[in-house]
Amino acid sequence: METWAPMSIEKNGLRVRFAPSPTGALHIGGARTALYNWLAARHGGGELVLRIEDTDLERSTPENVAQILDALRWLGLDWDEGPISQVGRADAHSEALGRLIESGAAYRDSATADDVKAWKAEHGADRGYRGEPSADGTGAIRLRVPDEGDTVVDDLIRGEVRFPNRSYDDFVIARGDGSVLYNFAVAVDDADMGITEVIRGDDHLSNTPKQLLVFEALGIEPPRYAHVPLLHGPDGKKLSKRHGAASVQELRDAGYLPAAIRNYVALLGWGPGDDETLLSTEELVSRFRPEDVGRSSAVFDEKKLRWMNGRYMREMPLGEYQAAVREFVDAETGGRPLNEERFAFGCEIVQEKAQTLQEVWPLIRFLFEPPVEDEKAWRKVMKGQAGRVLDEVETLLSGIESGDGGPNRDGFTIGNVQAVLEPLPEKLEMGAGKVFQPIRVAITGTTISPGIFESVAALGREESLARIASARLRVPDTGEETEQA
RNA sequence: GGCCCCGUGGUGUAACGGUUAGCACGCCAGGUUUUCAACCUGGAAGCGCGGGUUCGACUCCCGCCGGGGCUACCA
Repeated sequence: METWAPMSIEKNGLRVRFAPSPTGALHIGGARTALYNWLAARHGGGELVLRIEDTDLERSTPENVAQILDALRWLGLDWDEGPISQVGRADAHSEALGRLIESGAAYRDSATADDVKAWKAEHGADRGYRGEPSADGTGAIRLRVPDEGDTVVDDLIRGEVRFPNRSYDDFVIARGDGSVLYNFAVAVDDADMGITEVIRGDDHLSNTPKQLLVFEALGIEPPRYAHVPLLHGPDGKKLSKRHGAASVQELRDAGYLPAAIRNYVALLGWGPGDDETLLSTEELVSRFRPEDVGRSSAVFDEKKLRWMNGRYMREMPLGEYQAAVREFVDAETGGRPLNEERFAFGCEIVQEKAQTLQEVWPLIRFLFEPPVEDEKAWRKVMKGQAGRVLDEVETLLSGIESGDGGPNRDGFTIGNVQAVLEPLPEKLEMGAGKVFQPIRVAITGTTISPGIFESVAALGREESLARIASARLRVPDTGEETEQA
């Protein structure tokens, strides 16, 4: 259960906010909005306020709140104030509401949804609903919207966007019971919290005039707005929970690194202006400006994230990388104890090729368990001269003087294994593939593995010899082709 | 339907009146005299359409088409 932080009402300097609605997990689009706010705050030496828009009692849950905060922390996006519950500000909202009713800017209207619909049918589709104060003082509370003029959003990204006032309803700002609605609560909160720039998704652009109208009714200077384009799924629709691995939690489980996600997501709709693609978080902070964000929507492309994640994995300090992999391996193995030396070495030999933390284990699993034999690989490789190759390999590896002190240790090092195996194709007058693939299959069970010298050295002398011998028994003698049943 | 936003290769972007339209991912082909998802090299692939403005338009204007958002007593 998260605890709510007290709110301050400072008003100096840049103040931005991230205001998620806890109706589900934080998805990649929300993460990007959070990142842009965070970057703007850090870049400008300002402050980031985290506010939870939980006024939708039906759909907001404490679990979702906890999950969102957890996702933000994991991403490395910290905030200076909050989390502040919007519901917790009910008093401030009622106070503002009272002022608007007092001044006549808002009124109670007993019209039902059907009444409004009927009114619109009568007055035309481009005409916003205009109500009447109810005689008995009941009904929802609506804000009066002028018929004339435009409300202009001076957007940092879009420029001036004009909305005709007459196209907006006298919209409901509070329910009949006095509980406030989104467009009202947001304006009151942004005002009270001294927010100077609102950086949020494009889906709020059409709502901004309503919020501006609230500011005007309240007599308060509104913040500046920057509406960033939405992220779309491959189907072209607004990215939502329905689109695959779209939540931060899922990306985490898939083995992506926070730094890579930050880099990738920042580039969705924004670029540093030159051809740089790999940008450290420090560079992101120093180069990001909300006004440089593009205007068109972008599609989340996991392939590119994978590539970028691989780049980050290769640049990680070895120990940090091993620790990160460990979590995934433990999840996979149920946390059973492993030969630590082998684990550390195994991680090392695949750091150059893995693109996510998740794919490390399948590559090094053979070091801890009997090889899971890939039947297809076996059939393809263990034929022809394979038996002869294994015989030779057995002799050569036996010849390496070594206690079996551990992976890559004593005489059984990558270098020594390579020294005896590398000349083998020439010696047998065979192609390298014909020689190394059978060894690989004997050692790892399949044709996809870390480098063969590394794999053998990691397994160690005794186990390598045992696997070679075991495989040899099942490989037909030289010359006998077996396209077995 | 109404109001609003957007439109450079499959994807993310750069160039913003004059360039062979650049970069990255992905894709394809080679290479890496050992696999591979890593790495290297090369290649295919783009200015939505139609009118203007201009000596000259991806870049400016208009129309169209296409995509998206909002239009709740949701956020």
